[in-house]
Amino acid sequence: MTPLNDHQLDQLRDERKEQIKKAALKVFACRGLIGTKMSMIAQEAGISQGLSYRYYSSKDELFIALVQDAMEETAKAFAAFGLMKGSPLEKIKEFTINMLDESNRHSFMLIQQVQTSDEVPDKAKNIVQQYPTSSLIEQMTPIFKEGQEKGEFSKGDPAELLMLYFSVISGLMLLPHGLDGVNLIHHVDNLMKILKE
Amino acid sequence: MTPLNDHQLDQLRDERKEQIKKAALKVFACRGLIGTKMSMIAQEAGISQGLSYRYYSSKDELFIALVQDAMEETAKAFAAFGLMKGSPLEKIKEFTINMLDESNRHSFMLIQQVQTSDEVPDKAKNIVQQYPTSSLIEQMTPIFKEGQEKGEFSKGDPAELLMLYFSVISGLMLLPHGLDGVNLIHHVDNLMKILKE
DNA sequence: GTCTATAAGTCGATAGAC
DNA sequence: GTCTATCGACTTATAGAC
Repeated sequence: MTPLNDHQLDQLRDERKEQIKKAALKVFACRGLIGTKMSMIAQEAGISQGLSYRYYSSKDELFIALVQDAMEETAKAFAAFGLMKGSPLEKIKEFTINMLDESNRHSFMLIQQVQTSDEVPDKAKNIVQQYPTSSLIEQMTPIFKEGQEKGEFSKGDPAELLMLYFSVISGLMLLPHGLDGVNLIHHVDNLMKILKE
Repeated sequence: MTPLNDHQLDQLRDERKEQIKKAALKVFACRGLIGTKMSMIAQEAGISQGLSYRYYSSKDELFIALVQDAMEETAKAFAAFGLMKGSPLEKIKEFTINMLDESNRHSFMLIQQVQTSDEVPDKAKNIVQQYPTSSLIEQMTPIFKEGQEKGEFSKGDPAELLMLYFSVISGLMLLPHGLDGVNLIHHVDNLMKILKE
């Protein structure tokens, strides 16, 4: 067996860090920062409780790293929205399906916790505040206006329509998956009726 | 000052218990069972931490009492639905506004916690299971069928339409109030478009 | 690198003063 | 009836064996 060089060791370490983050996101998203014990994350990742601290120096640090990742993912999802093809309705539909996907849902639940709980580290709050929800949402305004001009969407203040749409999507994202086994993706067409006249 | 008789003393005690429950519902709903410290409830109720235990012998007992109340309230809200006046659409609209009311939202968030967390007392789980969500929801089926027959609602499996409606409402109920200041009540008419053709 | 054992701190619950 | 002080259990984070 050839000994591993520094680069390979670093890579191995990064892989383990990713393994811990993946386990932690699942548990933090469902149970919150305080409701999650380091032992739960360790168990989910298949390692001992003490070992976690060789990769993240504290529970808070791990939580903050996850929040950072989640915000970057979310910002990317909104940015990608501007580049989508098709009619306004088709764009919103694709965006909606993307948002309701499981991995996005966990990230979103984490961010929601940071925004609503006052027991998360200040550093986590600061990260989330760097990407104001309003500016994220406002990236969608042009598509809504276009949808109204083309007669695909109902008339009225586009900001209000956008806000209602976003509230509904946010609510669905917070729903524990499989509430009574509804396949939400299957119903996206029905959901889109909120936007139409 | 006339000394109070037994009945009056009991009544005073009950009032204090209600005061504690009201404070506890607010905190439990937002932070969950584990995320809530008895000291938070005591502070919200304006009493000392130790005094809470003169009225509820444990944090779990207090939580269970709240779950019991919440389930009874919820069951009542669904039962009242059958007695409402007006067209199917008007009934659903009234029901929706009722559900999105703050006091109902907190009860619903509590029940959702019992259903999704596995760290709540068994007794709480048992109470919630006594009122199966499915049977609660199914009380609305006749109205949906009627709405479809009258052409007010979109065609297709009424159970699926009902499920979509209920998922959306559930999601909105779980939303921390005032997410970016949307007045949801004001948008109920738009929401109802999900049901229409 | 990974685990087990333990020290320090936190919170639920109780005891005892007023 | 209410509060303050404290005990015991549990959790985070570290120390030390392998």
